[in-house]
Amino acid sequence: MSWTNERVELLKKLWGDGLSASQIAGELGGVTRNAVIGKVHRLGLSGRAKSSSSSAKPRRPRTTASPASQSAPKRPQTQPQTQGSAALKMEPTPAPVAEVQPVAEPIADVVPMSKRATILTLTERTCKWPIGDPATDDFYFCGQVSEAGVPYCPYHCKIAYQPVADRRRSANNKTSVAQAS
DNA sequence: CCCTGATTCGC
DNA sequence: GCGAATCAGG
Repeated sequence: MSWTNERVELLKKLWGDGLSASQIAGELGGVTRNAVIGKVHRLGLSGRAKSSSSSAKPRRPRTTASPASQSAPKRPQTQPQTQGSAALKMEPTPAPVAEVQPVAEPIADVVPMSKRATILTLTERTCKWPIGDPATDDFYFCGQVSEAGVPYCPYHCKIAYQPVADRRRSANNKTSVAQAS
């Protein structure tokens, strides 16, 4: 996957927000944390050297011939992107639904244009459910703000949504985010 | 061990 | 420019 403007912007924002490289990688999907860090440096916004104790590290010669048996756990992108038809027409700010049913649907058409969010307008409390393909310009976030102050919205149930913090732990085993029962 | 970011360097 | 491999450190 390439670094599109959208992805770079998201990278900048998340990095600026203090998220870790692995978390950002998880958000972006399709990239490893190394890729994220590498990009961050190339963009010149690293500036995060905490214990920069000795910045001089004797790099050891790297011969491409390292891994004879190396499995590259590439993490394919796993952003939930449901689409379909649907029947979900709730008001913009509905009362909190106690038990949200796993909806599996129509996200794309559901979010009103005026409520959509870009990476630049997301906050801690907005629903960050990604909609569309991050690799294209047809991409935005749900952006709904719940009454409870949690990043869930009526459109994307909390069962399916996992906060970033929880998500990164399972980055490896990579179960689909939307698969919780 | 887990994680973090930093760096190098083959591609 | 990209990112795996690697390092140094918490």
